[in-house]
Amino acid sequence: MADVRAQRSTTSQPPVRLTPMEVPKASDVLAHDLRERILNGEFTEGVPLPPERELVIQTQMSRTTVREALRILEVQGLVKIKTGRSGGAYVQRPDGASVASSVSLLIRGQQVRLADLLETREAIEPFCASLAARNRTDADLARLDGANKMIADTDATLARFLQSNVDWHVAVAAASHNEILTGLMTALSRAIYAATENEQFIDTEVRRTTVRAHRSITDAIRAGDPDAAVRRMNRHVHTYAEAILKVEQRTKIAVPEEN
Amino acid sequence: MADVRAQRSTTSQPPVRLTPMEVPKASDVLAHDLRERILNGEFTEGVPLPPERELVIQTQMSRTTVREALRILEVQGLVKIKTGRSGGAYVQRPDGASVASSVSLLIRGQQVRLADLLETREAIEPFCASLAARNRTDADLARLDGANKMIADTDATLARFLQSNVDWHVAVAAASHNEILTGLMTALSRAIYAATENEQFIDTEVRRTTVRAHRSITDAIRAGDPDAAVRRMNRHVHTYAEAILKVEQRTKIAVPEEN
DNA sequence: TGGTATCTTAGGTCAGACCGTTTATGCGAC
DNA sequence: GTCGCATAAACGGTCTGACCTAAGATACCA
Repeated sequence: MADVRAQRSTTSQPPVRLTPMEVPKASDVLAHDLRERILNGEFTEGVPLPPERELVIQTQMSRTTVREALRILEVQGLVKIKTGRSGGAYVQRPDGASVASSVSLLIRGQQVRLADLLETREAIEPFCASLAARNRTDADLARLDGANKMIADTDATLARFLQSNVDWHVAVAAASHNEILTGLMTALSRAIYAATENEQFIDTEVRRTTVRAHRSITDAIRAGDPDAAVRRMNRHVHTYAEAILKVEQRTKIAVPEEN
Repeated sequence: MADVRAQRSTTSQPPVRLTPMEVPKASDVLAHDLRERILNGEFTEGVPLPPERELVIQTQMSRTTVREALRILEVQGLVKIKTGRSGGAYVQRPDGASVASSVSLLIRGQQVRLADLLETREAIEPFCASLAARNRTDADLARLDGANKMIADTDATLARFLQSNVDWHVAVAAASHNEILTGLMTALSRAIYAATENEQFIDTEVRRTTVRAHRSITDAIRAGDPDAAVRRMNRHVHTYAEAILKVEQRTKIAVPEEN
C-alpha cells in the first residue's frame, strides 16, 4: 500500500476529492445488467434466459451470485422461474400485479387507517368509471355482467359477496384499460375487502344497495356515458365509505397475503 | 413405489381427488414467515433480524436458503441489509419508493403509455389537493412555500426545475395526511419526472405557467378552501397533461433506473 | 400405436470454506 | 484521563462442489 501522505508532500495541488464510493454487490450488478437487457427488448417476452450454469460460465461468477440475481428479477416480476427440464428463467414484462403487491405492502406496513383506504378509493374509482365508459370493450362488459350476476345471489356467504364485490370493482378498473389504475384498484379492493370482512359492516340492506349501484354504474359504462358513470360511482363509493365509517371505531386493518 | 391401480382394485370408492399441489420453495416459506412477522409488528422498525448464521441454526435451513429469503425481503423493501460488524437485516417499513420502482418497471416494460401515467395523476391529485386544504398544518405550508421558492428560480437547470416540481407535488400529497395517497403520488411524480425529462417538453412558458399554478393552488390550500384547491389542481394537471401529450408523438418512454 | 420406463436437463438445497467490511475494544502515547 | 490507532471480532458476500428433485424428451416394449 502506498502512503497517501507521501503523495501529498510531492504535490502542491489539493488532494483529489472522492465521493463516498459505491461498492455494488456482484449479484446486483448482474441483476441490473439483465434487467436493462430485458427492458430494452434484447430478451423478448417468453424466451428463457441462459441456464444458471451457463450464466456462471459467461459471467465468471459463482452460481450463488447468479441465482441471487435471478431471484431479484423474479421478485421484481421480470422473469418467471420454472423448474425441471427446459425450465429456466423465462422473461416476462411486469404487469399490474407487481404494482398491486407493492401497494399492498405499503398498506400493510403503514398500518393505514381504514379511512385512508376509503378516501383513496374515492379519489381513484370515479375516474376509473369515467375511463371505463369511454374505453370498455365487449369483453369488459361481459366481465362486469358476470360479477353482477355473482353478487346478486342473496344466499351467498359474506366472503362470496365481498369477493364478487372485489371482482366487479377490479373489472371496472380493467375496463379503463389503464394498467396503473388497474393495479392500484386491485390492491385497494383487496385491502378494503379484508378490512370490512373483519367487522360486520355488511347487512342485507347494504348488500341490496350495492347490487343496485353496481347495476346502475354498469349501465352507464355500457352506454358509454362517462359523466353518469363518474357521478354514480362517486355516490356509490362515498355512500359505502360513510356507512362503513359510521360503524368503524379505530379498527385495525389486516390485509391477507395475496397468492 | 406401490402400483396405484392395485389400490384402486381393492376399493369400490372413487379415488381421492387432489388439487394440483403447491410445492413452495424453502426460501419462499422463510421469506413469507419473516414478512408476516414484520408486517404484524413482531419485529419493529429499525431492529436487526438475527444474523444469517443464527437463522440457519433456528430454521435448520442452509445459509443459501436463508440468504435468498433475506434477499427477497430486501427487494420488497422490508429490510435493509448492512455489511460489517453489527450489520444484518434491519427491518424497515415499505414506503413510496418500492411502489415507485414497480411503477417504473411497469412503465419501462412498455406496458404503460405516458398517457396512462398522466391520467392516473389526474385521478389522484385533485383529491389530494382537496384533502390538503382541509388537513394542512403549518409545517405542510412551510414545505409548500419552500418548494415554490425553489421552483421560481428561472436560472435553474431542467433537472432542478423538475425536482422542485416533484417536491411540491409530493408536499401537496403529504399535506393530505393520507399515507397511501402520499406514497402513490411519490411514485407517480418520480415516474412523470423521469418520463418528461428525456423529452424537451418543458420550455420557459411551461415553467412560468407551472410556477403560477403552484402558487395559486398553494393559496387555496393555505386558505383552507377545498373546492378552489380541487378546481385549480384539476386545471393544472390537465393543462400539463395536454401540453405534454401534444408534444409526444408515440414517444418511447425511457425511465432511468432509480438508485 | 400407445403407454410406460428411463434418461437428461434444468433449478433447489446443502455444507463448508474463505474474503471484505465495519465496528467494538484494548492498548499505548500524550 | 482521553485521544488515536492498531487489532480483533462479527457480520454479510462470494465461491466451490456436491447431491436432490422436478419435469420434458426419448427410447422401448406391448
